[in-house]
Amino acid sequence: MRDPAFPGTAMAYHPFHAPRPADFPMSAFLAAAQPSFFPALALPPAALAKPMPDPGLAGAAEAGLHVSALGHHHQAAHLRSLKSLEPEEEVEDDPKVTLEAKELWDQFHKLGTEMVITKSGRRMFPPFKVRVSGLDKKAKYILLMDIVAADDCRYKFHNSRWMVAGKADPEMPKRMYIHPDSPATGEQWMAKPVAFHKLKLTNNISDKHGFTILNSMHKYQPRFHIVRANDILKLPYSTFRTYVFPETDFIAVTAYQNDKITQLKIDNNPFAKGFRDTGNGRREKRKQLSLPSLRMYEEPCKPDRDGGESDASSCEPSAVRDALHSPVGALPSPLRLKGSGREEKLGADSDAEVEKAPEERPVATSPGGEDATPRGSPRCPDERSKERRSPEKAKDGASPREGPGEGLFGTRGLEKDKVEGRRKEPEPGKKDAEGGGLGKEAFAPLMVHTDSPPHLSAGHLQSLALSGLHGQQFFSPLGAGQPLFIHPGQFAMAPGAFSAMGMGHLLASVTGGGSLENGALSSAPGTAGTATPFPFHLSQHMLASQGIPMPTFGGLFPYPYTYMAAAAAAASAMPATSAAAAGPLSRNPFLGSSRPRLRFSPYQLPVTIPPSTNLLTTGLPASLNPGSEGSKAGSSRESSPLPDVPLHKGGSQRPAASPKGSLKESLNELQNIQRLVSGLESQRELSPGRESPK
Amino acid sequence: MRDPAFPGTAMAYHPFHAPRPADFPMSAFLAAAQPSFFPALALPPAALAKPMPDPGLAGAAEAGLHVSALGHHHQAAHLRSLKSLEPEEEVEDDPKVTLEAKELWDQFHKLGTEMVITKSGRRMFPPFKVRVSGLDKKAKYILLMDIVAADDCRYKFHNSRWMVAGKADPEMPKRMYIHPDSPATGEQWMAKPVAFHKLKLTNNISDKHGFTILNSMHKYQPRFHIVRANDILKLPYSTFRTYVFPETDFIAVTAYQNDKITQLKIDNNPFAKGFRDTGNGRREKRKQLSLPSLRMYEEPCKPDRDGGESDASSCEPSAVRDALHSPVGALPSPLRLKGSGREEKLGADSDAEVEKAPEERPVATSPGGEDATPRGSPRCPDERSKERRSPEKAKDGASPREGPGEGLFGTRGLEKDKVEGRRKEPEPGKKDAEGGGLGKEAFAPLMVHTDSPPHLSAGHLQSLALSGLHGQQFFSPLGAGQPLFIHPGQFAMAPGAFSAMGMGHLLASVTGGGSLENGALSSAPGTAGTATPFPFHLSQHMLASQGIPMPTFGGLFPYPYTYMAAAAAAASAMPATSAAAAGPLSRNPFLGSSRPRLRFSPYQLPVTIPPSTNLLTTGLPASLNPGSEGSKAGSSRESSPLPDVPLHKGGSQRPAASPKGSLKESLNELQNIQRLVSGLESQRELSPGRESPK
DNA sequence: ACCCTTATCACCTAAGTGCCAATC
DNA sequence: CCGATTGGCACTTAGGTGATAAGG
Repeated sequence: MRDPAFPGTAMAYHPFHAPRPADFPMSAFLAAAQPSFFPALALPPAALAKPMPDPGLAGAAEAGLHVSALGHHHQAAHLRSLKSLEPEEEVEDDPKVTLEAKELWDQFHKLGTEMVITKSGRRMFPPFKVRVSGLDKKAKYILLMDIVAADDCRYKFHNSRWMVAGKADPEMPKRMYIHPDSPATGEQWMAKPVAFHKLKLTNNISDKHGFTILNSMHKYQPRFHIVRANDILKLPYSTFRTYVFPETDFIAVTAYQNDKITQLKIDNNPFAKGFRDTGNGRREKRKQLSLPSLRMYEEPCKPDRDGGESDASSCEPSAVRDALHSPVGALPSPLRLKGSGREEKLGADSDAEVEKAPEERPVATSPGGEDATPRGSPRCPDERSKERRSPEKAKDGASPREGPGEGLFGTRGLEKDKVEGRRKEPEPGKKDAEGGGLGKEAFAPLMVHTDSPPHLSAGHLQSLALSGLHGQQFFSPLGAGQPLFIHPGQFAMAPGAFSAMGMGHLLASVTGGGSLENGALSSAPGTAGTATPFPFHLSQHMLASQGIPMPTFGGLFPYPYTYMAAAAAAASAMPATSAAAAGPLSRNPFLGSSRPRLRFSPYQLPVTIPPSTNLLTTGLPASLNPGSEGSKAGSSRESSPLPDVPLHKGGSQRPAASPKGSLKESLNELQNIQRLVSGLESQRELSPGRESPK
Repeated sequence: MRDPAFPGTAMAYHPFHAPRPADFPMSAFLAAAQPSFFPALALPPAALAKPMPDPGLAGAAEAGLHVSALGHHHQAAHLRSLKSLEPEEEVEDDPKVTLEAKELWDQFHKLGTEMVITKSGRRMFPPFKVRVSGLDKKAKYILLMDIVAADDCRYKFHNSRWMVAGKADPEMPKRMYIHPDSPATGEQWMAKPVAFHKLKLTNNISDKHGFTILNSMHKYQPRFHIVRANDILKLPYSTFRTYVFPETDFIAVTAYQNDKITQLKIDNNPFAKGFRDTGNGRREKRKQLSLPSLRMYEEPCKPDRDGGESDASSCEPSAVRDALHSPVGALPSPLRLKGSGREEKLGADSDAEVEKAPEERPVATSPGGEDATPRGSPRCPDERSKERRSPEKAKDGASPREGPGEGLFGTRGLEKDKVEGRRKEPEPGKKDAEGGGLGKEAFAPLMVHTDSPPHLSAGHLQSLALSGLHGQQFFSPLGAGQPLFIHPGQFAMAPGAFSAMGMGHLLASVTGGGSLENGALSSAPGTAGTATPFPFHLSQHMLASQGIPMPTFGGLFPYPYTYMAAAAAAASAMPATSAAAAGPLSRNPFLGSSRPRLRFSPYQLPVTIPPSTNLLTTGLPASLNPGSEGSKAGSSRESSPLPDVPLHKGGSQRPAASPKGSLKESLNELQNIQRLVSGLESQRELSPGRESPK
């Protein structure tokens, strides 16, 4: 919808023949990037809509099996996976993604979703689960998800509402969580909802399990990605189709702030059943704490579960549950006053892609009551925000958001690329329960898809290249049936330029011990437009400051440091818009031969190829991280959840887990630079145990 | 030790240049095969000790990444995985494998280990866990395990001892369980013990979870395999190094027969803690049932755990536990009278490799007291055994075993290939607690390794080729962090010939629903030497009778049925010894170009290439089986254990789960044929949920 | 009767949850 | 003193164990 030239169907942008900037206007690329990266958004990506088969790839064999002599089509489809490097010329897909349990998410969203983060790692509660359709049945896909900062604000829950409490703290590198079933055929993925419950959140910056490290009291936005690739090794060369569900954003907390959220969790999370007011007598404390005042609407108690004897608080729970099960879900959202952020100021830094954002997406409902939580805007008021916003403590959506851009990138700028009708609840006028001020656009019912060409956001690109920096010990020692993590290293650069090159990027195995943590810092998506050159050496420094090992360039991909540095330098010199023009190259430095060919194109100099063997072959399953830890008799593969994780073992430059405080400080320096680049998220690695819990 | 010409170090036999029989005397191949396949055992495998690089493979790329232009060695090592087809010329490994918790295993072994099998699947209790060393740190390996019949006898527990109760029932196809972390680097594997606790045993012939189906009251031998391969797709072309730990053999039961075993389980399995006589008052029933009489030795009670107030039975438990933790382990094994089987009759069918067996390995201690459990012999007395043995009800080891051959294959014939000193307890004269008659050789302390060239046993070969028969729906829909299964189809043929070709072979994904169950029947390792031609069409029929779908030749590998049939016919015409000579070809029909090249050598006709895409690409993670089931809203990936498994969904010829009885009968027919081939085990597929238990 | 199998059960481990008091 | 964080707690789900009784 946003851009008519932008086919709603996700026509993958294929990074073939990189040296053909003309074919890759970058529009697609930028679409999914930060708000500030949308200047070229209007460019017709049609040129790239159809993947171009790479003539030089036909003969390559995958996994040692080669069947080039066969005819294609049905048989070919089945054999597709056999041909590793063969371009998916014939693959025709148009992925549709819907969020599972949308109703429940909406319930939380209306109240301002909170996710507890703990040292030991915490799952997300409304489980992030999506249903995918429209994939090529036989083609292989890798599905991933990550969680990025939604803005650059720090929040505090005051007077029963969330308020901005200053500028965001530096973000730790974010991990790209590869669904453990990856790669799998479209048919397999579409068979049933794809869940990401194994992804855990933590506030432990020294986490060695591969969990996603978040800052407490900061807002985050989960993202889902679809990549058509039959091997994880190809991720760096592949097209990412990103989908963002605004209703899944949340504020990370170490302890629940909003009692209503707590109640919602208790009422819907089976593991918290013990805290439900089932009338069995136990658990009554929290019950009435603050709910009476906070709960706005009185829903007819539905004693459908746990008997019926429920007190005031028990009523809501059942309602919530119903919402989860009912097709329409969402009763007139309880206590959801006008959100803030409605009056986004499109001015200044948000480039040129903002115009629609305000319309399409109601800037996310504000968390607290009707408070002014900068949901939809990526940028936060910094410290000044406090001044400006402090007054709005009352309850109107007042001066909610100054951030003109959308959320990280999907939250705002991309949302229309593909608006899939959610199952229901699409009624735009769905009460005013939503964000008051933002009520204008049907917020919840609209699903934002950052797929189509735009998927190659800066953040993505980051995670596509530079992996060469890592590579050493991607796989953690624990490896039992766990997912992989990609660590798109963060490299602050000229907006879009360097970052677009895909610097930084880590693939880590499932289990804990992964060591290789590369990529640089995470990015604060909010600010953009301000091009701040970010010399490569700086990024290296950043990595080091984070305790992220800078392998002797033992990354996965044959991407020489030197090249990247040069590119970065060049990119840094380019204006934001020019960065877009440099698209093809920026996007993926490996595009030289277009496919993962490895025919050593100019961009694929075999120089300084990293030693890491981990990511190579198959990928996922091979997620054991021996390195440090040595042979710990205690835990054995397949039974170790992820306790004994060496992290950083192999990396020589790894300063050892840096203390939280100091690290934060060092990160702060870069934070500023990163903010300017927007959309850049760094990644880490490691991973939880692959197999079963024990 | 067995054969001086046989390097103890596992020099992998590389199936390169198949058409060079001279280089592959088959000796190595047969070493790991059935006892009856050892005629050529003495042949010096030295010729193949060093893997030969395949000149035609250097240019192939793996997983789309190719870095042939780089120098090798350290850097090369790291990049090795990048070169998919590149031969591991430079890989120098000498795998050493030790069984974890050997002391505990010994405790059980002395009593006659029993493993409960249930419809829903049961884990093995002494967990099968091994510690691996000597691997190439950077090379990638796939680790597997399977459980094969130890002999062809049926047992019964009578008068507190195990006795042969006739000929074995037909075996269901056995699954090759691929460790879920596969493939992983040697470094990763060596980092910590490799556990296989996810492998479950069942007696449900219709199992759709991919569990290993065993016959109750039959004896089995777990085996461990190391394959240097960076992709599961290469398994068929790779060298298997097999390790057998005689002390891990067991008799499958639906209910424990020997109370001492029960007690040992209770005392050591944390999940059975509730049944321990902790003096807390509860659980006292079983306590004295039959233990007083059965338990021979009185061990000084060690009230170290669970307080000290233990009754007679509680004493032993603690002792057992100690054994598990103590380095030396094993106190003078309690109540372990002379075993039987000592007097193996090397005559008749056991070819020419038996001479040493009796020396090295004490024919496994007999299960019951000093009873005559045919531990070490693969063959059982058939029905006649009953007559012969019925009198021995008393308690002497009397007419224990008539089986001359070794256990399946590792139990006897291969044991010396590599005798690794176990951690301790190597004292040969370790009391007579062991099997009485067998006491001669130090049984327990010797670890049998069927590695070295011999690993390519008939059973293995089976699982290496014919995979083309399957392929359709290898991966199950559930796919969460689960292991893969290889189903080496069973094809009774001339001893070694057809079977050696590697017919039948299935790779299944983790989760339940996998459908493709191919391969034929399982093999009864015992009997051999008698060459019984097994027309391919027969095997097909078998498959069908088992409810195993015969995909429209939609297997994984380009191996036309016709070819196989022809080869089978040819092979069947060959004498056992000649089969050995045909080695290179028999071993792996795909050897044409030696490596997984797929350059369509004469043996790799691209004809009738199967459509299955599942196994292709990466392998493990992509273990979702969409096909049937459609999109079941209920279970979602990553959270579905393996309940809703479609099994056979795609396969059109799948007769639907055949009733236990009828199936058995049909299998019986083939059983006879299979017995003659020995060492052949068929495989199935499917798999449990990959990720968490959820 | 005997032998074996099956389903159910109580009891246990492992791990996800919010609560709460203590701590920073 | 407050805000945020932490660790222990009780409670939950999920699933592994052998016991037991019933069934074949």
